[in-house]
Amino acid sequence: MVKITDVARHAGVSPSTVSYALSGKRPISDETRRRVQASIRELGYRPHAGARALASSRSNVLALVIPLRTGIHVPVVMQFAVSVVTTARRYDHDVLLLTQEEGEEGLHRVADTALVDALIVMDVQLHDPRLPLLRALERPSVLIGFPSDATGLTCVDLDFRAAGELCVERLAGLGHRVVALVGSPPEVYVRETAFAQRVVQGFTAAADRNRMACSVHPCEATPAGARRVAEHLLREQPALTGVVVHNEAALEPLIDAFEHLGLRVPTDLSITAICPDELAAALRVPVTSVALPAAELGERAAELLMRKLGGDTAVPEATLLAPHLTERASTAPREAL
Amino acid sequence: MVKITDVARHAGVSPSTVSYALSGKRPISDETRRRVQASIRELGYRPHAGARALASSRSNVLALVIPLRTGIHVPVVMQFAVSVVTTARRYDHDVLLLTQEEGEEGLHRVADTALVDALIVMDVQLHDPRLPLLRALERPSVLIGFPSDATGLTCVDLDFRAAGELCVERLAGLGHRVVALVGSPPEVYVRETAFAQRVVQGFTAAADRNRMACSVHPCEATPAGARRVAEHLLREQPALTGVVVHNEAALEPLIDAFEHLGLRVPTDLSITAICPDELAAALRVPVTSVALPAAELGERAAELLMRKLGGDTAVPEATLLAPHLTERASTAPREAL
DNA sequence: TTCCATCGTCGAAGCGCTTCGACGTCCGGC
DNA sequence: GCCGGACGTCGAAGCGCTTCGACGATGGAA
Repeated sequence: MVKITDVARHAGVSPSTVSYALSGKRPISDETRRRVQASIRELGYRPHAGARALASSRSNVLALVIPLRTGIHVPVVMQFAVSVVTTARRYDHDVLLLTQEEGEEGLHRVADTALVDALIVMDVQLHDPRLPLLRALERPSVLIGFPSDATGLTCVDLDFRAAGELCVERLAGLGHRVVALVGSPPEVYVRETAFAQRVVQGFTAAADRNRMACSVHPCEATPAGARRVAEHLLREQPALTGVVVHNEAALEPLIDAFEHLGLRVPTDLSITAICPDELAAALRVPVTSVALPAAELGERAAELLMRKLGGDTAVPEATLLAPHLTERASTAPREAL
Repeated sequence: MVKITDVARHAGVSPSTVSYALSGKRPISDETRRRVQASIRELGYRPHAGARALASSRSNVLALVIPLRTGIHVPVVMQFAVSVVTTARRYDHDVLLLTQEEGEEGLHRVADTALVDALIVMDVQLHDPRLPLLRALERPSVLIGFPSDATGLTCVDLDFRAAGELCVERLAGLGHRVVALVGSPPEVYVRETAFAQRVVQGFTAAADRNRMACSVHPCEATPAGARRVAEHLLREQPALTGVVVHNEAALEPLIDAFEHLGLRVPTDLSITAICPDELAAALRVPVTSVALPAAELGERAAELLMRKLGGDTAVPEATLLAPHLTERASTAPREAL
């Protein structure tokens, strides 16, 4: 293994000069820097990560905690993870993957051993047990999702409340008067996952504001679950003409189920969804949707973390991405009666 | 931060004794060990990862390179990643996430800086440009998938060739004489992704052996792509009664398309697939399938790597998991003519 | 009883890097 | 012409841990 002293000898300077030439933390003459860089290339030098971490108390690694639980759409998690990794790399950092399963002990472990410099936590619940820990930790963190009490924490998310509202407002603008929300699987609500609850709030508030009749229906992420909800809706709300879907996996089966039951989309039923754009656009009936910008969220989270690591104390505590609705083929004005 | 000297002082022993009590690399009396452990708990000591890595030249971190490219089913990648992380944790290791995008330079970086002790590489192609690098690297690695020439490498995968054969044999056993393979998207074959090619080989070999008429059709991972293939098959192979699907995303749309075209599954058309069991079982028509054991592959890969790290020189170079077919509702005997 | 091996512990020497203080040099301002 | 500061570099001191050699004590074999 070639080390910094080898480079120093080869370039005819001291090890500290090599270090400064690399880090830029002190001025080094162009001439010297060039010699050092040439030696580095020639010898194939790579600084030892452990030694660097020990001396500088920076590992240049971020922890990313990903959810495993049911009811969470996997491709979204993956998009998010990839975007965190890509962004971290732009700042010369790597990403350590932790599973939710490891729990608070896992966070403690990687933080206390200085394995990572900072943490990103996904799938935050309203009353997440990890919050006190994250507040107390000496290392910065960013949460994806907003807990009930976010003081002292940095959070990033799509504004799900506004997303729910936007879907309803769109349907209201098209003249629909009776709407339903087909939401995430029941366990997601039981766990008080923040984003799911916020959609419900936004949905309900906008429906009330527009004096629309509305109802909320958790839905299993399976074709059978979607069919069940569709049948239930037809039975209980025959006047229904607008549906908001916040459940990636149920979206397509739900449309199928409605059509099997004799409802044409969008002729008889308008549908809006909150889901990744790629999904909405690829369906048999492209669905009008509010995008779930997983990649952007990941990038934002990583960037906020880098700012915090850089000592920036003016990092915003809350970053809510405004929802953006794309019109597609699943919505139409309500037919005049 | 509490360090090993603090623990040593508190327990009334030397730092090296604490280290040995922790690692077990030298005998320590029960009495002393207990005192040390009590001090560790009381002080909340956690060894500094960087210091440990520097002194021991072991970081206790594995690199996992995940594919980003189109045509790869995301949930499978995720399952795999989670299973690697979980298994690694059992051996007190963590997992660093790299994207394919980083390429060979990324592998070099994490290996040469000693950021990781070993690597797991997914989505291996027949002539993967990373192979020479992996062979030359001083750190052990395990590949998921078999390249064309696997000498000097440790590889793990489902036996896709046998899986393709098994699907055909099953159809043959049911009396089908004309079969088609609906495969991965074209770009997957263009890249020479190993597993896709192997399925084709197995499929073709088994069909030939059984004197069946057969054809192979790459298929986009979209509903539209699936419809196109279904229509094409009906037009070009009207006698078709058996289909093997090796394309997770196209599976459901393909069945829909066949049924829209007037073919009942399994009455008119038997379908077998190679895909994760959860997917096959959850479809409207549960599909007879060869399981894609992502979790088991991840576990195997991680375990092989731990053995190599442990100095085991008798680690098998090739681990091919035997395919396992589960009968479901999508297959039936060919109707007598 | 003697000898040697093993057990249990200690001290010291690094592992490869960063960083701090120091020092000589050069330059501009007065 | 002198002084102060910036520039460019060096040497040395760690960062917190593991590991090697050493050493006294203990015990079984001869």
